[in-house]
Amino acid sequence: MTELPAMLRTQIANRPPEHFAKGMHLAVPDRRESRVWYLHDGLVRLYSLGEDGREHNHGFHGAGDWVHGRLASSALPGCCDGGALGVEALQPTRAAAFRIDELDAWRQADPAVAQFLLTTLMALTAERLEREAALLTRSPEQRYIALLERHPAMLDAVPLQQIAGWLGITPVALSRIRRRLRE
Amino acid sequence: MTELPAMLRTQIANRPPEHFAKGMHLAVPDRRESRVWYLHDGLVRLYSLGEDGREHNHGFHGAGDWVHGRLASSALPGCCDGGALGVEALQPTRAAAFRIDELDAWRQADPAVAQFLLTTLMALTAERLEREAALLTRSPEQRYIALLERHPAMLDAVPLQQIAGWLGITPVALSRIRRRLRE
DNA sequence: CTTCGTCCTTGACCCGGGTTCAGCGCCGCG
DNA sequence: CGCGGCGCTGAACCCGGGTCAAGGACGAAG
Repeated sequence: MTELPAMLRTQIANRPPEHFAKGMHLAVPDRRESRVWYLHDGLVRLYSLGEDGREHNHGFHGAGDWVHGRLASSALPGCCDGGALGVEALQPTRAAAFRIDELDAWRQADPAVAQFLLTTLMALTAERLEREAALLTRSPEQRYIALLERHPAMLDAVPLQQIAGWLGITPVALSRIRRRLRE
Repeated sequence: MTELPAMLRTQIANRPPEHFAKGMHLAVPDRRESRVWYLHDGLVRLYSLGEDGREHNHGFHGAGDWVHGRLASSALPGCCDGGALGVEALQPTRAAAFRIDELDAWRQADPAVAQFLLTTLMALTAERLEREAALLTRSPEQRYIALLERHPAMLDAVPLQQIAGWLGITPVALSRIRRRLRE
C-alpha cells in the first residue's frame, strides 16, 4: 500500500482507540453507516447478509488496515446502495473510528490525503476485481488451496466456518475439501 | 452517477472518437495497459482470462460509461497487479481514449475532476462488491432472473454465451436454466 | 466428574452445473 | 443450390456442493 500521510498519522495518534472483544461488532450492515475504522491491531471480518439471512464473508483485515462498512457515496449522499457490510471482531481488536465527512474535509485540505485516498480506493477496487475473477473462474477447492498458500496464518486465526463463508461454501463442504487434500 | 465536470466534457468533445466494429478489441488483458476509454455509443464487454485460458465476463458497458482495463495503480506504478481486463466490442462502438497520466494531471488541476474521479471509483467499488455478494449468495438461476429484471434489453444485444460467461456458467447450463424457466 | 455448547467431522442422499456428443436452425458463401 | 460454420438446444453421465442428521473433540461452567 501507500505510506500514510502525515496528517492522517497525527489524527490517528490523537484519537483514542476503542476496544472490541471477540464477537463484538464494529458495525452492522446498514446503508447509513458513515464511519471508517482504522485498525491498530486485532482481526476483523467483513460480512454481508443475503436476503435468505445467511452471512457471507468478503474479507478479513488486521493491523494497519482501513475498514469501511459503507463503501459508496462519501460525497454522494443519494448514490446507489451498493454494499452494506458488517464488521465483526474475530480477535480482540483496537480500532479508531473516523466519520466520512472528516476524511472528506482532510482530503480537500491536503493533497497528500487526496492522493492516499484515491490510491487506496484503486487498490480496493483491484482487490475486489481479483476476488470476483477467482469466484468466477476457480472452484472452491482451488480457492482454498490459494488461501493456504497466500495466508497460511489465517487458518489458526479464523474458525473454519468463517473461512467457508469466505469461500462461498458451507462448513460441511470445506471439511470434505480438507479431507480430500489430506489424501 | 455524477455529472461530468466541464473540463472533462470539453476534453471529450475535442478528442475524435475511434470506431470499433463488432468483435474488435479496445484493449487486451495486459497489466501495462494505461488507457481509459470514454464510450460515445455502442456496447462492450469487460473480460478476464483465467489461467485455464477461458474467458469470463465482468460486465457490460455502453454509451456514457468509462471503461478501464487496468483498474489499479494510476498513480502507484509498482502496486499490486490486480485485474487486467480485456475490452471487446459486442456492437459497433465509438470510443475516445485517454491516458491515465492525462486524467491524473486534470485531477490535480481541477477539484471538480478530483471529486468526480473519487465518486466514480467509489461507485465502481460498490458495484464490484454487490456483484461479489451476488456470486457468493445467489445461484446462477437467481442471478439470471435478476439480470432479466434489471437489464431485459441485454438479452437481444448480447449473445447468450457472453451472458453465460458473465453468470459464471457454461452456455449449456444457461440453456437448461432458460428451459426450466419456460416451464 | 458431569454437563452443556461450540466447532469440526462424517455419512447418506439429492440436485444442479460440467462435460461430451449429437442435432438443428440460421446465415454467408462458393 | 449445397455446403460449412456458428449459436443454441437436447440427452446422458459424472462429480461436487447442499442438506439433514448423527457423532466426536474440546473447553467452560456447574
